[in-house]
Amino acid sequence: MTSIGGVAPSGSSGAGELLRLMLDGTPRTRAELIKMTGLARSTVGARVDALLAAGLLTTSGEAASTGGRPPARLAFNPDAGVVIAADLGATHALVALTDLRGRVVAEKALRIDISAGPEPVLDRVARTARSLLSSAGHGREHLAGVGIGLPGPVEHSTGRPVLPPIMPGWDNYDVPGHLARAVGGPVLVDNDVNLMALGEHATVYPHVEQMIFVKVATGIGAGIISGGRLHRGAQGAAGDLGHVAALHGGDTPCTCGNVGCLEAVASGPAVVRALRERGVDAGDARGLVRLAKQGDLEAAAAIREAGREIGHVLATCVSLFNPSVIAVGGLVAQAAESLLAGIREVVYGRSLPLATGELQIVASRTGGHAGVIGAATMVVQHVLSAEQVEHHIAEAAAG
Amino acid sequence: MTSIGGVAPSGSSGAGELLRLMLDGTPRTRAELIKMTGLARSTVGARVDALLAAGLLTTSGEAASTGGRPPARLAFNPDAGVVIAADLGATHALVALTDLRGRVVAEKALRIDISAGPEPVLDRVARTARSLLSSAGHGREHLAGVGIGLPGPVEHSTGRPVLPPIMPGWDNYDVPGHLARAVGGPVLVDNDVNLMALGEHATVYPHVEQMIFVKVATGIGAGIISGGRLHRGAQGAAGDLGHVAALHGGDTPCTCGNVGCLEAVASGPAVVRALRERGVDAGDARGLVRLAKQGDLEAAAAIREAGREIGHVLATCVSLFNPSVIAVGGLVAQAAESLLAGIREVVYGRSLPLATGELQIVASRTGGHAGVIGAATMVVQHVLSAEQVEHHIAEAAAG
DNA sequence: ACCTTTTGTCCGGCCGTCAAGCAAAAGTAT
DNA sequence: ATACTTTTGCTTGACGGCCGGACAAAAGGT
Repeated sequence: MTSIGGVAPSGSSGAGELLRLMLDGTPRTRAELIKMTGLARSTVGARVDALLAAGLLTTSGEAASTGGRPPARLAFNPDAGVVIAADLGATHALVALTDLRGRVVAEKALRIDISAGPEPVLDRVARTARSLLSSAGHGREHLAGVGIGLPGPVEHSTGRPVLPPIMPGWDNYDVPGHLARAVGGPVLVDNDVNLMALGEHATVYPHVEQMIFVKVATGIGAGIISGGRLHRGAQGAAGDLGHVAALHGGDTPCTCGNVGCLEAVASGPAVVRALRERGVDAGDARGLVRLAKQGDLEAAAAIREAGREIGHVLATCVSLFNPSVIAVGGLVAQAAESLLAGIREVVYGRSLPLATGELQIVASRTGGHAGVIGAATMVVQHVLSAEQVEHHIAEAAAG
Repeated sequence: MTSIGGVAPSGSSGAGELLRLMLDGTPRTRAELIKMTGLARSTVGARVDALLAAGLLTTSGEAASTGGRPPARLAFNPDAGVVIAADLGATHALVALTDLRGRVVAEKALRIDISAGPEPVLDRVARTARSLLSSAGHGREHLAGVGIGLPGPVEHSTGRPVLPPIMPGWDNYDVPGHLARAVGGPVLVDNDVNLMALGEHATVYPHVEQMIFVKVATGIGAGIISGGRLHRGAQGAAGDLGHVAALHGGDTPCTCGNVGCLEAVASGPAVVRALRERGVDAGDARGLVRLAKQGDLEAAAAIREAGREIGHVLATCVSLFNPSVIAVGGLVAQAAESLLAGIREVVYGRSLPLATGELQIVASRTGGHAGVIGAATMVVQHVLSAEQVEHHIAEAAAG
């Protein structure tokens, strides 16, 4: 620190840890914070002041008085900044503006062609992001960061895709560099399914330590939360369930070149194909879901059968990983009853009681927004980490 | 702290973090520690003094002089205390005395009957532990702690077994309480396979972040290291691969009551049974390994076939988890060539290149001692955690 | 004998925290 | 209206950890 002389009264450091306690969104009084942290009253007061000055905390009404002056409630201020979150698929992209809680404020869906390569795609995402920012009246100074999910393996530490099978031209491309120039802020990148897991965990199951998020759409993938943190694996390739051998995979050819993969028998297109062989033309995966929701028995049965295939693989995952929650999302999971029925049938029948005793198998509650919420969550967790908050406060005090 | 007045010069706190740097066993000079930590020379000096006084560091010779006084090398002192480590199986137990590096100093194998219930078994373990301690000339004051591995699921935070299938009478028994009274020290308990994973990781692959240890013996189980830390799962039931459905499990009955489990076709007893059907009587798993080591082709083929079955399950695990290392241990893994060949054949053939690109599938290097080494590692990691070390130093300074 | 480098020792100062006290604010109880 | 309670803001002295510098001793090279 340049020895400017400390305009801040004292105690700006350590404020980040205090803020962490407030990130659950629950308003608390100063007295409650003193009890929770064990810090002295003066210390808590100073830190609260710093966070209030930085805009990260706000006073939100008063609590009930117990005879004297009513205590002031302090709450995390999710409007201290905004986040650009993007979820890219093979043909569609969703770009959203969120607050610091990860709540979507505004969004725009794009049709893209991921195989056109990184520059044109990222440029369109960046233009959309800038327009979302300006429409909402936010300048760059409000932008806390940019998070983006890509449909392939990503080395999270560098933000570069690693040998992505469906993203020609993206291998090892410097995604953060491009977006930082075009939009601004710190840019974080990860695999889309990882982000769905992160978003579902942060918003719906914040206290669950072990969970698996399964995406069933054009592909099949999983995001893993181990010990409350995202498990990315050694090469960022964890959760790639799509090309595991399915129990009844036989020699059904898969896009990966192998045969019998789970994706070849239980993905959206695979179910559509199976249905067509039975004489029902659903068109595409969207049509399949529509049919199932309309009560078409053939479609429901086909989806349930896909659920069973996925269930066989998940049964192994449950035994290996012992999660408390399996959340199922992705386009096909919009026909949740059938898919979940198939999955539950096999998982509960095939795993040991100890592992399934407290296991919940549920549909994703973040719906189609899981990806962008996860991307926003990733950015928020980074920006609101203790160190980042201290930096922010120190700069605010200096400037 | 009682305001005695601080006999220690200053800087006793924070010494734990400095010790952590030394736990890799590499000797370092004070100058190197200053560079690594970024602390002031006076601070490092004070902390080193505290650790030397506590016996946790020792001077180990001098480094080469660069013209002036040669720098003194400081090294972690693994003889600052001893650990009792025990690995209990269904019929055998190994009790060991180790140093703070987890190296076995003395050990004793016992024949036990785990189904006799916790009291008689733990009493024998405790007697053996006390005799190992006294034979080595150590009193209770040298005992840093006790670590014990049990062949079933354990709630690690309480040290109590949870519905163990093969340990009648042990459910929810207070193992740490019993051993603390009978032997002393802090007592830590975990599943035996978890401890093998911990031991293999700490001693052979300390810098690997993601790995799986697979034990193939009477049962089949896995211990998982995620992000450098043991993944125990929601109910402490993670890694239970034994009762996953095997690809060619058919309706082979399993001890768990289900059919087609991996354990029913690829465990030691299962291979012995398969071999007997081919007219070769190996006796038990030990005999099987002996045959295979003598070059018996039938035995080798049967073990390799078991390896393939295990490989099919591990292929799913690799896709889900993306580890850098799979270490295979347990009795059957003593016929490592055949077992590994079968596992590798399937895993490398069945997983995506990205996940297998840097994946090593190797035999355990800790051999039959994996369990006790892991138990010792667990105790050492607890006792030498930053907080514990600070406590230790504070008490030493006070007394 | 002189130089270099490492180490031990000491001390003043900075910074974050604590504990305590006082005063103001904003309610409740009488 | 008055007294009491409780919360909060503000200040101050004290303490402990760490920094950075100064000095001397130790131990080896030139």
